[in-house]
Amino acid sequence: MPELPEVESIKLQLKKFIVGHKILNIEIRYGKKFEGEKGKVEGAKIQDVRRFAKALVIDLSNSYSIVIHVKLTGQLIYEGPNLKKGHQLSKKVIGGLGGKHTHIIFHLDKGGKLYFNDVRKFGWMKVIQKSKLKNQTEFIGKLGPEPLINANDPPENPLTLDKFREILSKSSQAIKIVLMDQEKISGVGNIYANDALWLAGIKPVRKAKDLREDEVKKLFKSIIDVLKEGIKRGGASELAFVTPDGSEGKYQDFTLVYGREGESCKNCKTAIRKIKIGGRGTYFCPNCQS
DNA sequence: CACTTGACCTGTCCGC
DNA sequence: TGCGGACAGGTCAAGT
Repeated sequence: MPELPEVESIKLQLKKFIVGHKILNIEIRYGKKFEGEKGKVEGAKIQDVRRFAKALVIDLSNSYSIVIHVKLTGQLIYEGPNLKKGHQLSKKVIGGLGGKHTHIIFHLDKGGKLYFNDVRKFGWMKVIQKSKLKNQTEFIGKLGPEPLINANDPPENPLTLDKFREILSKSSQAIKIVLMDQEKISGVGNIYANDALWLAGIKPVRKAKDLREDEVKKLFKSIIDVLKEGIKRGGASELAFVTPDGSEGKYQDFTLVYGREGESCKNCKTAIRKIKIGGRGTYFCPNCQS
């Protein structure tokens, strides 16, 4: 689930829902993946929600922030006065709110709540000092440049064509591995890596440094195009992704090659093949991608 | 150092 | 139906 477009979709809704709320207390039911002292943030007001690649940061009115990574199956669901009436929780909110898979609940003022559900328990959150956010030891400090998908809200370290070219030229790994390496390029995961490579007509196993200049340019544009399309569709909800109002995204119905083994290529009708690269499912058209 | 494999967890799906 | 195995969008640690 959460790659850049999914986390962006979460961020946009969280900004609408939780900014302005005060955190009364944090109820931790499964604490293994909660780091730091919750006491540092209880009583503080939520000022902003930011995204660094696939990580979320909730900034508070004191000197602390909460960093959240939802990994594969984490869900952040809001309940409270800022919701529109009549919304419905998707069935993908597994176990419902407050059920078996709810591990953390933020109790907010004005009757608001923010639930953290996570079936596989891979997701984490930590309370850290704002000033340490970009510390090299933190997850965020190690992230590589991030594709620019909204000029009005640029990342702190945007990926430019020049940086992209340089990153690729220094790696003899398969291009798909490089696209998914968060320390090289951040925000792209398996779905969008597969789709961007198809859109650019490049085989996922090609060595990054062997791409020609025209391919580098095309891939750079394709990455941005697929990420934007993902955001436009509200993210991909194949597994467990839902936004904080409990609704699903639609990108899974619009993937270019991801999850389409055996189906005909949208471009040439050849059957899409699935292989493994770096242990991850990789989909491509053997005819269009070279 | 680069690269691969396994671990973290649980649920679902597929084949027998 | 039941059961075992493979697999799932992300990262991290350990091994080769």
